[in-house]
Amino acid sequence: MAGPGGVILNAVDLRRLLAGPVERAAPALLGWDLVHDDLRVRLVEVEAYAQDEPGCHAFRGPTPRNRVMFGPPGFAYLYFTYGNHWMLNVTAEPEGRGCAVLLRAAEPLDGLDAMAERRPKARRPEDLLNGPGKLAAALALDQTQYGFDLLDPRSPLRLEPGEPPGSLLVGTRIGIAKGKGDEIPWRFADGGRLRWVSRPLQGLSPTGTIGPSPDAGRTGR
DNA sequence: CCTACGATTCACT
DNA sequence: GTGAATCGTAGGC
Repeated sequence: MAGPGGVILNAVDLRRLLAGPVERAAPALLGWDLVHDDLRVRLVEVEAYAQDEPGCHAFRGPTPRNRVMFGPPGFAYLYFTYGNHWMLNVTAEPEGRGCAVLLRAAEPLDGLDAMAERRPKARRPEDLLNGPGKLAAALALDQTQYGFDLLDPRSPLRLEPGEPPGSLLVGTRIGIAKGKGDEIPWRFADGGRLRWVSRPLQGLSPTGTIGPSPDAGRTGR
């Protein structure tokens, strides 16, 4: 059944979509569930990164850190930054192209107690997974899962079909330095689950509406 | 070898 | 809203 924001595909079709342009594949991940052992979350916010832009880790070619980005689509690219945080991406586009989708926020479904233990600073369920570093911490992700096939049903860390998004919201990506693609609208969120998003969305919706999203009560950046 | 900085989070004003 | 923390990575010399 298709919601206003799209449909949930099966794993084979998702892999096929991930092999296409990363900015088209990224929103298709919304509504998918990310499962790590007994933990389950539903993706509500993602960002696309393409090899050709200076803000992308793969911009200057393969390195030991980003090598999985140049492999086939649907695999886990994890990296460590700010001396503290791990970030999880899904590789995209065909082998040889260094592109990926950053998973920025999710709704917790199973294993809330275990996630809360890993996120002692979180006072509310909304604070468990509303940021890429938080998401990785709550799900106990680090270099261990680097290169895992996220579309392999046997993988301890994997994607599974969830529920289609209520609507698709689009905005500019967070934390991108000026001149490095900060104006590109490749941040995508499920308009039906704004409660779980990392920060309010102010950008365009694909329908052409301009302005704050319905749920955006807090101050934007 | 040395330096700059980051796809962030948190505490604090 | 502002700024510090913290360290691996990448680029330059």
